[in-house]
Amino acid sequence: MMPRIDLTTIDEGSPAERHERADAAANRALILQTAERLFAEYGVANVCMATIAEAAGVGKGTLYRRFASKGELCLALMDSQMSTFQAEALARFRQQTRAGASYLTQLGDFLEALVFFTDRHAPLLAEVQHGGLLRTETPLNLPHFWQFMTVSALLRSAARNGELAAGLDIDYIGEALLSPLQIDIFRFQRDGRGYTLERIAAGLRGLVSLLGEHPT
Amino acid sequence: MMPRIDLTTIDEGSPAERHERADAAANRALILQTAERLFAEYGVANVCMATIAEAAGVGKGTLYRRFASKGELCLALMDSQMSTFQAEALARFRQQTRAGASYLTQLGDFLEALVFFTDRHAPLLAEVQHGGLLRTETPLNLPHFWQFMTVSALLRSAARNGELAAGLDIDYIGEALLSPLQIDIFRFQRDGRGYTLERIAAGLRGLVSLLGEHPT
DNA sequence: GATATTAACGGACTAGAGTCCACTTGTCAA
DNA sequence: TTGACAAGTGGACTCTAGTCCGTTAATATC
Repeated sequence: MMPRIDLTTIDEGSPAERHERADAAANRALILQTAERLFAEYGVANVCMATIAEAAGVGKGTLYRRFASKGELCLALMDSQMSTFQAEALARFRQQTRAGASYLTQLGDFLEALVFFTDRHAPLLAEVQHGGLLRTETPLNLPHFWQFMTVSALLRSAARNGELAAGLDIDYIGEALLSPLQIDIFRFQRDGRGYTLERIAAGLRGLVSLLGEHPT
Repeated sequence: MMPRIDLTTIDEGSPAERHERADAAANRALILQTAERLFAEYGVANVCMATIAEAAGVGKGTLYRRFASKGELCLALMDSQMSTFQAEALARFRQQTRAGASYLTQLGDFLEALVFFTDRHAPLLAEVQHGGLLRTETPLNLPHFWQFMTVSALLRSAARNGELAAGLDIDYIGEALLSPLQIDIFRFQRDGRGYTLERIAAGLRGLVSLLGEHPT
């Protein structure tokens, strides 16, 4: 249903699988470790790239060779947790489908899980999304990409299964359901409006439930 | 229903209405004119504050005294058009209510108008929103503020009028309906996905119509 | 083991947003 | 008219993201 996306191989899918030089790989690991430590100590937004480079004992050029922007660095730091999240979501879908749950129910559950994921990784996601959704040549939009693919696939399954009201623009609705999880809006709702995660999740579920077929 | 917000008086609501010094007022006008000209010629994103200051023949300090950020400058440039948009929306609401249109219909119309407004002012809005929704002490969130007030008021009227399905979180839905109009998402849909304005407007209308009461 | 190739490296550099502060000037009250 | 002072002014300064390019060194081949 949803393609598994492995961030670590997205760039280097070339024929001969040319491997990274040993020193480069060591630096990559060093940089990631260093960034993680500094981010944990001072907060993602308060640590600048020059500081990371210095703390890791490499030049800025090296840092930027490994990670084309602060956003990509942050994305790399979330990589394993994104993979885990994806894998768990897939497992849940299979299990729920087997148990006969409707696709709309699965969509609601997925969005709820995404609310908590977004909350946990808000600082990193903020940097990732500052890189912009639009720049399709970078991997920065990968989170949104697979989120959309997932939501879209569930909506299509729901439609095929006769769960959806007629006349809906499924692609548009996929985007619309995900919009409130864009980090700026999410943070505004959470910190500005003071909405709890539960309220946000319930709100999204409410929208999903409206998509169900109604005997008008 | 919706408070009319006048950006020009938002800062100086103090008792004695202390007036701006003449030279300062002249500079404000000069800066606005200059910025408008440069933005038109080179594009909002390609003109930096230092250039505006230089072209206007003032120092950067002066520029930043008048407008605390590039976003505020952009907001000031949209001021009159925002007021016009608001006034027209209000007039339309009155007329539609008189003609017996449902509040949900009015909400759909309002969102459609907002799609076109957002499209027309996308470059300026991008700068405004980069200032951040969260910083409530600046006027940068005014556009979202009045948009939300309007949507929220319409939803409440609809609820009072028995047009809404039961059990909805009206405030949350207000935010959710506006999220796809956040500039990053809007641009992604328009430029990245290639959705037409008509499709976006129709998508939003579709969501609004789902809010209607269903005989489940 | 020597050598050529090519990636990796580092840090000076650019660019743009926003801050600071010493200096100037319009305004108002006496 | 004048003088005090709040308001206004200019531009050097800081901070951060991201780029460039001359130098260095790991690897692969002979």
